[in-house]
Amino acid sequence: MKFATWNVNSLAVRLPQLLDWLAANPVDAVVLQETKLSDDKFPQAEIEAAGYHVAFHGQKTYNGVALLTRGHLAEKVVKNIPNHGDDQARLIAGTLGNIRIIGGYFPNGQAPDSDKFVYKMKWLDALREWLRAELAEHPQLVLMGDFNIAPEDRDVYDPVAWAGQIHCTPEERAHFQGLLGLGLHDAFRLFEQPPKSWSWWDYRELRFRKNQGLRIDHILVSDALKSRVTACTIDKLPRKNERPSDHAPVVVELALA
DNA sequence: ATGGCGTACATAGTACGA
Repeated sequence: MKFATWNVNSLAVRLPQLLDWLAANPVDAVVLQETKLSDDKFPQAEIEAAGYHVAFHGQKTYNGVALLTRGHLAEKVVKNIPNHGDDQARLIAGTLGNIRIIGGYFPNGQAPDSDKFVYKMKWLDALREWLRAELAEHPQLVLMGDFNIAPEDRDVYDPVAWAGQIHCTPEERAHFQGLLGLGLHDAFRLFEQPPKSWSWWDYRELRFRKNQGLRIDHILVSDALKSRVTACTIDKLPRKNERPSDHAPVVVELALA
């Protein structure tokens, strides 16, 4: 069983790349971020024609998330964090078999002294409290998405330059550790990985060509799933496309129960 | 040098991303 997360940075632009990627990588579920489409513009028919059911929660211009599942419709779909007032479309969850799948586009935060950082902290607080309840109800749970947090210095191409900057602040990293504290595990770090593994590279300054990026897209698995995880990889191939997203997909593989 | 690139929308210069 394979699950993936991908920040596509506009599904309107990246739909052909998504369909190509799914044809080459027939995962059981994928969560998308930054679809940047209101629900009336979502390409549901094209995705269904590719063999995927889809639930989506979007808005015009910014944000927007989707959950694609192959073969089965996701059940008990939730859009955004319940009981957390939010006018930004940033979260979608659904159940596939016995596994709760949550896809999130975590707030960027812009700068540590900004209002957007305050919003990010509140969003992370609400996420943690809701996840605590979700985990109690669904012990087999996967949390995937664009976290906009580089958990450790080894997730940053230049940790000195990025020290204290957005994605690398102690507050953001404490939140990431807080999620692990709920009984979640960073699937990527369950395995030996190449050094300088990133999931995002700035479009500017030839960052991809120089392999200077951040690892900010993550897949966390619950205690109950940890022993089933057999691999977790970042697929850099789509970043080599013409007109790529600035993020690469992250994929996790689980042994059948 | 606070920009460099890419995306969306008030389709022209801004806002935003990370």
